[in-house]
Amino acid sequence: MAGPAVNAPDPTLSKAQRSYRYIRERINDGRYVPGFRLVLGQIAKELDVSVVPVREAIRLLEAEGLVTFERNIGAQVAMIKETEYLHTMQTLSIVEGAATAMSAPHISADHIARARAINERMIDCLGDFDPHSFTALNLEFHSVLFEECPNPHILDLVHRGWNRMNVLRDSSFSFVPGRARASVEEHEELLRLLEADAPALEIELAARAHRTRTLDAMLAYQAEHKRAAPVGELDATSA
Amino acid sequence: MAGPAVNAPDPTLSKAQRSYRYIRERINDGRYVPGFRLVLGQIAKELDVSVVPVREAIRLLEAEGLVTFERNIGAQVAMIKETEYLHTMQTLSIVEGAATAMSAPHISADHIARARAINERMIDCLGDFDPHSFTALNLEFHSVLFEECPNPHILDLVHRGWNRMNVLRDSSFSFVPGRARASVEEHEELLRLLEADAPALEIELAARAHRTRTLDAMLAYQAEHKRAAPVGELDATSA
DNA sequence: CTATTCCAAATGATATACGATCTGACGGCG
DNA sequence: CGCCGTCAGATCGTATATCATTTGGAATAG
Repeated sequence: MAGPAVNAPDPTLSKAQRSYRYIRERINDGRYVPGFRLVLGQIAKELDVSVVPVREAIRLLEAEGLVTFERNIGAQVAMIKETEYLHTMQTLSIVEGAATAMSAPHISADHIARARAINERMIDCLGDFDPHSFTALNLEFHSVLFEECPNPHILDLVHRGWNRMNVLRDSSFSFVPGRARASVEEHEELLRLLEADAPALEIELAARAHRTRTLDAMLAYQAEHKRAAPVGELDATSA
Repeated sequence: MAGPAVNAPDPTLSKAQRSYRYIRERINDGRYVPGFRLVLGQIAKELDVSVVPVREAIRLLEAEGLVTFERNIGAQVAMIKETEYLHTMQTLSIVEGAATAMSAPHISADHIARARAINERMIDCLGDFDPHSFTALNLEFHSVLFEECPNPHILDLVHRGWNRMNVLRDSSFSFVPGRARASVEEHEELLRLLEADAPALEIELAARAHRTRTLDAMLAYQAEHKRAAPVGELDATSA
């Protein structure tokens, strides 16, 4: 009787698209963990649709690498192997670096200020031991820098990479103790380069290294603590 | 009665996958030109399947950016705008550059020799005015360099970029007179860098520049000849 | 007790049928 | 003459039904 439900889905959205968002949301927020079986009929019932649109949604998620789907076997949230994960990270470092460099000439003082404010809040999270907010803010920080990216195509690759990384955020090898503090410092360094209108290549390599160092730290951490229970301190977040 | 048909599709392939390949093949070889309407029922009849798998195939092609699909309107081969095309090229230059640099440490003398042989044949094509073979060999050349790429994820991005480029190979702004000869010279230069075990960054930037120069040449050509009928000489091929 | 075979339930894959929406043409009205 | 409403055809979107495959366990033989 009253207004529409708070989270009422856009009625102009097709059922296939609704299914897509439904599943994707659950993968992103961790309700569907890697290995979780996505049964067509079951999800269809949950959404009160038939299996056809659900199937379409799952196929698209498969194309993004978030889901694996085998003929006559079924679909499950991707259980990304460590090497695959590292490959994704490596690719992401390259793509993000380039996207940052492309965006650099279009970044205003306002963008810098907003990004810096976010980075300050990340420092707060460090003190409060709040890895969840830290990770969210980290994405926000980079999103601000990408707002004016002139090349939507490369931004799309960035987002795909983020999604793929996100599938595994609970997995042991996506955490790197001791990186969070270094991360915020690198953010500040990056902002200084942007403010100083540094050469594009310099910015690109700095942004790339920002993620590469996380990757390296992960590898080193893996080598030392083979399957040791992670963490205790914050820092339990990729950056 | 005799052996299986020459191009008999793998019977273990699902009908959805068959449809996917069917359509994609036609987009890639130009039988379906940009703007060509893909009517579900029609393609379903051609393949003797129902519309459901065809629909699935088209959705996947849409996700790859090869097809556009509008609700209740239909699908058509993507008519990629010039700016989109340039964005794809720009992204591709970055991704290819990185993939080349990653592959460099794993490239053997044999790979170099094979790549060089292909490049020689490209020179022949230059003399024979054979743009079609030239383009095909160009892909082969780079494929050889990517054979040992340790990161399949970034290779996937390369292939997606190539496919997207390929959709438009007949479109006026994908041709750049005067580039073919420079292209084979840059190939040779790249091979020399690889033979000399040049630093990764140097190789990356050289490979990136190889495509970027084509991009720049395209832009310059566009600026001069606004919509003039292209070509006459070979060179009518991206490199 | 173990290995093997076979069957039934679960699940995916696809065909068919129906409903919804868009497009373009036709004809009346201003 | 041009604008607008209506209608028919085309096409997509989805539900339902049916077929095919897999899987796990029960029954049976060794």
